[in-house]
Amino acid sequence: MGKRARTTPTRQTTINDIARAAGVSKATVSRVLNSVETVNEDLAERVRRVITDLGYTPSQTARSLSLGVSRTVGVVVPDLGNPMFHQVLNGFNRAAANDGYHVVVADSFEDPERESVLAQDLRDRTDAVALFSPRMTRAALLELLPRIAPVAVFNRTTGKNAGSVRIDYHAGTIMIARHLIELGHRRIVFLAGPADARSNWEREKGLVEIRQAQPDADIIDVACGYSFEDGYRAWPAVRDTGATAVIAFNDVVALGLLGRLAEEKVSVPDDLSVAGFDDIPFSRYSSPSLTTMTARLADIGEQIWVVLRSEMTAEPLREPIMFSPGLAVRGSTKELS
Amino acid sequence: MGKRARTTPTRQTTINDIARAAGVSKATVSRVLNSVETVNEDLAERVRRVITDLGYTPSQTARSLSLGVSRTVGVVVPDLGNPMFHQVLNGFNRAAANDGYHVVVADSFEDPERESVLAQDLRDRTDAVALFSPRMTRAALLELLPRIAPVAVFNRTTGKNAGSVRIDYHAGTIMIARHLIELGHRRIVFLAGPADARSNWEREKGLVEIRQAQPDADIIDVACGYSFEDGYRAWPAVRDTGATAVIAFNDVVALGLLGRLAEEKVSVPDDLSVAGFDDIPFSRYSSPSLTTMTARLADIGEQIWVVLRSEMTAEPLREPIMFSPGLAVRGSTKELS
DNA sequence: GTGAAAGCGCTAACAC
DNA sequence: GTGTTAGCGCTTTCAC
Repeated sequence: MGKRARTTPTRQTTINDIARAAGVSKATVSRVLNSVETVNEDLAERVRRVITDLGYTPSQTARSLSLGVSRTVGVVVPDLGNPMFHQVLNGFNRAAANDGYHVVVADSFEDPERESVLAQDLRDRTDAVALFSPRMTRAALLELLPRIAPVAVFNRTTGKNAGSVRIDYHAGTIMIARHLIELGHRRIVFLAGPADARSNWEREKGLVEIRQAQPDADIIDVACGYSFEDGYRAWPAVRDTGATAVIAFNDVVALGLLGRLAEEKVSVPDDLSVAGFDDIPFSRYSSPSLTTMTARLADIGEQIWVVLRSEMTAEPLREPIMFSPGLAVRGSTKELS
Repeated sequence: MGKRARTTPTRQTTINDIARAAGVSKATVSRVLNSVETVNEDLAERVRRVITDLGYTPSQTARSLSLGVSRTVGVVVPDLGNPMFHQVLNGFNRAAANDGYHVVVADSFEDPERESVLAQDLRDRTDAVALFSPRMTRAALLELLPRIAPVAVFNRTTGKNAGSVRIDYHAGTIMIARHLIELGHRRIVFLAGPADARSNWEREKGLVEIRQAQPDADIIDVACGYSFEDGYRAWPAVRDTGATAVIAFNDVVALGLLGRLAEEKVSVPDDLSVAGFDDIPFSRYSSPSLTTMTARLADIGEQIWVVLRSEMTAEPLREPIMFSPGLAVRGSTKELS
């Protein structure tokens, strides 16, 4: 007797209380809750009354344990401060909610070590997880994937060990570079992102191709970063190159640079053309508006959800999904005068 | 015999598997997992080995049910597309993660009806919930609060029925208006937000005070909205008033207007001064940079977490926390010439 | 120090 | 159609 793990009850009202008050078994209450048709209508009505009278709502934790499913998924993001991820997350969340799923978000704060732990932890309390632009090594990723399946990955290749959705930064980079070259620019700076970031590496690869195809164009790498401040601070280095155009690692960096240029009385696009990546909402409204690689971020978020949902089925679609970027030519780029 | 609710197991490895493989009881495994000191070191080591060998991680769902606590909280947000909420959410998430809590977010898409349902649902699977700028009526809010406690509310009064954190938009509005009046402006447009939004109402109240204190200043209400597009489209209406300064409902609206003004060749701040609310990151980097009410959004998110955490204790701090805004005077406002 | 077993709040198979 | 009961995977009391 008296062998109980915990004395204090968790919830004030449980299915047992409802059953007792309605004078039925908890099985019947459960049936009513899940609208099983075979319940006698009078009984059902009585149970419903008691439920509303007592203001009862079932514990989703208990339900999850019993069902083996929580209708919740996790997302690991490297930097919740980046508007790009906000957009993708927004689309993902919207699509998930639409299918009756909840999403719990974990920020790894750009720490590759933390990603695996967070992913595992999330997986232990949800039905699946999505990894947004994981920073971990490929080896770590391939080791992690099978452990936390079902899983979908954004912006990394998975070798069909998981569903994946990617933005074709390689093609995007080429688009932007060609655009500037067509405008007559021959001395172009690339403000590079974090050296270890996969997506930066893809941009660099695109530039290598451009350099080969257009030997007369001089594309200069300048180490920069991914934040506003990084773009803001990059100006002196850019100026020293004597370039007439800049390709920034992303829109945030481009906008940071734009802010600095306004202070320095450097006219964009008259004195300098500037382009970015991602088409975050603000890029359309900056002055001048920003020429950028567009990527329909919310749609991508939605697509990641579709892939993740498919991972939760018997036969997931492992074919990598590649989003071809577009080019939004706006006010910040102009023909070389 | 054979009376089982579900045949297929949820997890591939459970605490039972570990116990069996290590030749101990699951109580011992549990002790090792939770680093209870009283376990024999040799046994503990054996258990640990089995755990890593089998790559076992405990089900957090089962753990939550048993403990009666999930170390997860929910947040209901009216619009995940608004950068303002991103900032607050970011601060909140950071602080929560720091205390070992997870956060699951639900977007109500500006639908007041949905807020209550989402809040209750979230509460049924977490330890507490935070309501960000709930749009529901006060009656609905007061009815909901006790049902979902522990709960914290952002930007609404709760009458001490829950912890609350607010931004003093009333004071902020007065600051901005005074700033413009001191610069000599006497004809000022207020681009109003959603009519039913509490925070818009507070701004209006501030303006009423200003109108009394400064009878010579003409402050004109122009219905607008809360989005980029709303600000962008507001230009004709603003022009028709002949105002020399604009107070936008928030930074997003202000930036939308700024974008339009650049297209229309209206010079800011020479022809028109513009100010906003919230100090979202982009406002610092727009051209011109935006004069705005600053609110340290990430700090506020952190504070909401502190309040929510206190709600989870025996004696919560119900004293409403009011954040006094500051004024960041930047490039978009200027003395009337 | 360790194990047996009750309990967290549900669901669903089975018996009646 | 309804109730009884085993079970989801953990934690913790109690007895040894």
